[in-house]
Amino acid sequence: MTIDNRAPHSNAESVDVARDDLRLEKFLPYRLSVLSNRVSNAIAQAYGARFDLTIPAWRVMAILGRFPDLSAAELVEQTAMDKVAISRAVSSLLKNDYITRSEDPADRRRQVLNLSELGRDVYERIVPLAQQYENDLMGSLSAEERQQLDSIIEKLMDRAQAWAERGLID
Amino acid sequence: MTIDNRAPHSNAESVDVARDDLRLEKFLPYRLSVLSNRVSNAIAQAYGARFDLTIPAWRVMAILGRFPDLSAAELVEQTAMDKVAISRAVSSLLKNDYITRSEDPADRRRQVLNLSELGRDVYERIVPLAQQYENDLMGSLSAEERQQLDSIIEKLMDRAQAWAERGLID
DNA sequence: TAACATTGGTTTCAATTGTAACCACTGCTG
DNA sequence: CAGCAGTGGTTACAATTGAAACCAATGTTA
Repeated sequence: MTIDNRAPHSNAESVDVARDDLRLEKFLPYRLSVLSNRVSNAIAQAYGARFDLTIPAWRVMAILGRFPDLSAAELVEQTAMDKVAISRAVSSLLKNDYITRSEDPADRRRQVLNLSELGRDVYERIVPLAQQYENDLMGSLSAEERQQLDSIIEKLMDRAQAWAERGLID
Repeated sequence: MTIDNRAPHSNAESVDVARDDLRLEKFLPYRLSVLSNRVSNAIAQAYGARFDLTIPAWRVMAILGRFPDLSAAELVEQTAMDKVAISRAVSSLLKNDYITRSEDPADRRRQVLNLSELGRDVYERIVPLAQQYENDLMGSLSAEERQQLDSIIEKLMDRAQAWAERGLID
């Protein structure tokens, strides 16, 4: 991977070592970030407008829709979201009556969360919406590409995960 | 562009409800977001610690390193970052003496930005660091996969871009 | 050339987010 | 069962971010 792409340099009879410039628009972390933001924002706007939901709140609902009777700590595990983010999402969902919270008599610190009736309604209306977006995205790929993407993401995720655990590179 | 892409319900036992649940961990927007955050944070931590740089500030430097004499507005174009984010990044970079700013005599609203000596030093130290991370990421993929990823991202980006322009789906 | 629209860039204010401290409860160890 | 470490969850506060208002310079139109 040899790239000699030097930018038009203003002054200087620069000896200009074939400087190893960074091409941001080809830099994977950058591209991922742009892509991810575009996608998430578009979708969030779609459901955020209709119902009153932030991204973290919707994530909590998405998990509770599939796995009832979770505690906040279990949500943390499932979503990889932060403790505090969960707490805030939960309290806003309670305000909306989208979820219910009940004490666990066996452990009075623990609170069991579930979608409420209303919450499940909303959930069931958002799911197809979300799937529509995903289908539209995926629709721009061939079946083969979809599968490739799936496995590629998996690999990248593992690698990035490793950074977080071991103290990064060197 | 209608696709009936029902989740493959690949798992066995769950007799349960045949509800059309959303499997967050398979949902592309979600995975992208997690991946992107992991990657960006790891890298940002690496250079943020050594030099005093935020992600947007580093992005500005990355662009200026390749394309001297840009104005803030041109940075906005190049990076797809927000106007305000650029303004703040620029002002923090000025504080660090990583960039210089000079008036354009032809248009006194416009300010021309460049890496300073110090800034270029830092830039040239960060570039290999960033590339090291990218190489490490890419190293988990085969050459073929890398190329696939490149083209896939391109396609997804276009699609997401389209959402932003036309008023989303339906 | 007086009015008005546009562009480049900054400031202000509110909302979102992250970090750390914090309470309440549990469970272990002596 | 007293003491104390660990857990579940919230609160407080600082830093980041985004939207909109804003100022100053330029361009355009009549």
